[in-house]
Amino acid sequence: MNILEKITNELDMLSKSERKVAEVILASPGTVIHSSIAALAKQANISEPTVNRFCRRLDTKGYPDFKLHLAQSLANGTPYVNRHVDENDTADEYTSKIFESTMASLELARKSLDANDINRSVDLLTQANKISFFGLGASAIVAHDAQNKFFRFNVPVVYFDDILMQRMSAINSRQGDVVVVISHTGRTKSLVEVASLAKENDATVIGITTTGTPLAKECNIVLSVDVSEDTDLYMPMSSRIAQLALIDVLATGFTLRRGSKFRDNLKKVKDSLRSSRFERKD
Amino acid sequence: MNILEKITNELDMLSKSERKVAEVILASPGTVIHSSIAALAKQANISEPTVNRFCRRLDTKGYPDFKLHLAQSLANGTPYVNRHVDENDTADEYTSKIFESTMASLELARKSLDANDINRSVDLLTQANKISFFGLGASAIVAHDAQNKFFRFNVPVVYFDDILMQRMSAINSRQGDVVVVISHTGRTKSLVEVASLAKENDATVIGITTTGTPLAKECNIVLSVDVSEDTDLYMPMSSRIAQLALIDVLATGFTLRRGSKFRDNLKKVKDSLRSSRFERKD
DNA sequence: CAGAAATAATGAAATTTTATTTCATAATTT
DNA sequence: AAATTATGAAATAAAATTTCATTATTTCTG
Repeated sequence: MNILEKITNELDMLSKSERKVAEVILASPGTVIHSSIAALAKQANISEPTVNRFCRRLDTKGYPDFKLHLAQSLANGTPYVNRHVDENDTADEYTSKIFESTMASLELARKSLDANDINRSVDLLTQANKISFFGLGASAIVAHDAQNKFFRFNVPVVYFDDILMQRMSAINSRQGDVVVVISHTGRTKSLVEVASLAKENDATVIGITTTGTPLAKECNIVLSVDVSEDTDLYMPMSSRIAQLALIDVLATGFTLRRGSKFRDNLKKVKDSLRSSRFERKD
Repeated sequence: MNILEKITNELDMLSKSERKVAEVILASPGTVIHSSIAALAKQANISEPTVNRFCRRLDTKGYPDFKLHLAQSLANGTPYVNRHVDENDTADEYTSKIFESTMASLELARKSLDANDINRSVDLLTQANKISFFGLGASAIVAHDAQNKFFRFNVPVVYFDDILMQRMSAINSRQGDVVVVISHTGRTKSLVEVASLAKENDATVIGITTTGTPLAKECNIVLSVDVSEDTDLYMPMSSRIAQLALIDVLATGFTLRRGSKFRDNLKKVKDSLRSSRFERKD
């Protein structure tokens, strides 16, 4: 844990003099990492041994070790956190906040994913007769993107962002087909129905959704992408980006499973675009 | 700059003995931050003053100060770097690599963006009579997503991922219309043509692309999203995610510009979905 | 509730550890 | 061979830690 947070947490477990030290440190941690124990003691109006005891109470070996921890906490000042956009933010501010929140969500999403489930999903996808990606709203974009990736693999792949097409397609599915259903909330009724229809028709259903939702219950495998709710502006933001990163993971897993020869093929697909582009000069 | 990089850079400016110190440090920086100057000297088979001189050559005040710098470099171990997926990676490994690379790209993209250009783009978008988003391939998804966000603002917005529709739409555009053209490479001929057609017809053209590309030259404003090339698997990966984050930024800027009353409206749009979803129990 | 006893907190001084400086010598370059 | 640079042993200085006596605080007792 970040040592600055730790100091804040343990503030009331400290003695009077130790708290003085804590306050001086919290007031300007940046200065402290360049101070000797004597200088800090003087600043806080207490003795050197007190500083030393303070350091030990925070589970560090002593003052120099404490400074090391402090320096680490200060580096990159708590990397990425979900900071909310404020009414009066400048363009620079809200840009930074959004990018940072996005990164924080990706961090979170990665933690919620289970490598085993990914492995099993990749297994199923590589063996599938047909792959379908279904999503609605923002998740439709993710399904669309998945199609854009998987069609390169030369496997039958479809994507639908239309409820009726999804239903019809689900009813038509059979053993050996894989249906990937994407929904952040996992509560969209028609999608849950589609998942259950596909399952009834013997398709394997992979859900890209939040843990414990109605959709998750209908799936054979759940790839849980838990990100903090996108409450800021009532629009899906981080959730779809985390889902897209997961699509990248699945696509990558797919190509790795297929071996190096297969990857040459991907290069050909890409190279086929060359004539439609302006040449690079470099 | 990161002190570890600095050591690597200055390696050939160091004397023989100092280089020994450098090598020991680079081999296991994590151990060094818990070693005394004596311990490190012994490990490198040189004397203590040499370590001290080494520290000063790297512009630190002395050994303790050097350790502080080292500790900061080690904090969050060079946060996110673009690590390439390897043939033999386990699911866990490639998942982590992809998420980290994505985060690294977002970091890069944020740095390449100019707050002024974002501000001007938001200005233009809020004042537009009509907004069009054009993209092809992976960028089509981004355009699709942009439509999904901007239609909530109750402004005329279209998205096309079809060359002909894009051309027709571009030719139909007029003063006051904003056309957003999205392309990572910025070299897709038909899109560059669409941009120039739109410009000829007095629309304002905003390009979401890489700096200095043919597309960039056709645009009134370029929002430069420079990410490291997605060379890994010949598929667009990080680029489209950075573009999506930028769409979030533009959408957010839009809502902020419109004020708080407008945001209540967004909530209504979201609430309209309620009946199509299963209730949450909590 | 006063006052004694026990406990905990604190800092002065001594000690120990760690880092730095000085300077003589060795290695390298000119 | 002379000049320059690099290096480490020893001395010194600085910083951190330990010890221990003193002071403050709490708890107990009549």
